Amino acid sequence: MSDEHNKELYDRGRSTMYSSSLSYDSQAFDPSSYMSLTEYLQIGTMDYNSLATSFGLSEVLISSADQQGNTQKPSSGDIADCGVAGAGGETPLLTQNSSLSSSCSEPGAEEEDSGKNTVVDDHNRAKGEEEAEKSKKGKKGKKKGEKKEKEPRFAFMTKSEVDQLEDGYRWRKYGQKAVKNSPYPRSYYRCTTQKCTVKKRVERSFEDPTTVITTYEGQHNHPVPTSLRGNYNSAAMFTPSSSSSSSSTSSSSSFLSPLMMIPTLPFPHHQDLLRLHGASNNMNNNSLYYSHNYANPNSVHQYRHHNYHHQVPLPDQHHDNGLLQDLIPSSMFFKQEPRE
DNA sequence: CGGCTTTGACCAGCGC
DNA sequence: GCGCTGGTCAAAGCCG
Repeated sequence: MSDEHNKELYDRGRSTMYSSSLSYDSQAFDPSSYMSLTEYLQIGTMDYNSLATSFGLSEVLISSADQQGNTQKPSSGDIADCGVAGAGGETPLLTQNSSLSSSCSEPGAEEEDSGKNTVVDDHNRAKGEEEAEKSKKGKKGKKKGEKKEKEPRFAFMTKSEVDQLEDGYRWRKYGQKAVKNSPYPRSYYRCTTQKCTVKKRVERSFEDPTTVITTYEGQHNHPVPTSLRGNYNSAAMFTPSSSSSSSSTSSSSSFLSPLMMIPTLPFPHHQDLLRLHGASNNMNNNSLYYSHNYANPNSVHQYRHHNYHHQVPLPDQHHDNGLLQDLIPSSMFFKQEPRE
């Protein structure tokens, strides 16, 4: 997809998005570059519950709190091109053709949609081979010009004082790098389970230091470790009242929208609350933004649920002072019509 | 002692 | 080609 097209989508998104004080207005949506969690789940080898548990959500997410003063251009090859890095101020989303160093809008994007399954199959098949090859040859063994295998990527932002958020899996830190234009370093983690190639990156947004940006890459090929899973305490989950007070600590005006219960979530420790506090509407994609809270009462996840337009009309009449004053039926989650 | 973190070095990709 | 940046490696150190 061309940069021009992305720009167009970006502008379109800006002009139509309702924004809370968390500033969702800068998010560009290129639906063809992203995949829903549902799609993501379908292509993976892991079971639905474990992945969903790992990611702690119902849908992909996010936005970075883009401050309008941010005029920095994401560096070339930066993950910010995919909108994940806070420094880029773009929309971190689950991308199908994401890679460590290539832009989400690279020409290879023609693989998506029609060729989706094929691409994924090739990807899954090649993954094991690649890993074996990598361990044999080491990082220097890769042929020049050989493109790195692209892993599905998935990111979300969390209001949290702690960087490492409990997601049910065990992680080993393998690197830390300073992030350009940010005082906060980015940490790199690998899943400690043998033969599991899932990685995650954790960084704090320099625009909003109270926000942690977590990016997952790859899919777990094993269940959530039982011992960790048991750590989740549903009794500690939010109640509407507690949620209202705690979530307002860092951005009180951002979470004034009504709460909604999501009783249909297949993972018990996430059966708490979602708050709708933003939406976008453009030709290709309608999106709603939610805050989600679990495990850590001081954290608020922001989720993006897109392509719901076949089920739920965008509640554009409910825009009120930057906040949507509407409840979205929880049943819309996990319901998705195929795009096109 | 095993598992984990820290951290400097190295490499690849990209833009200029 | 060069410089910048992100991502990864791996040795050293820490900790329970």
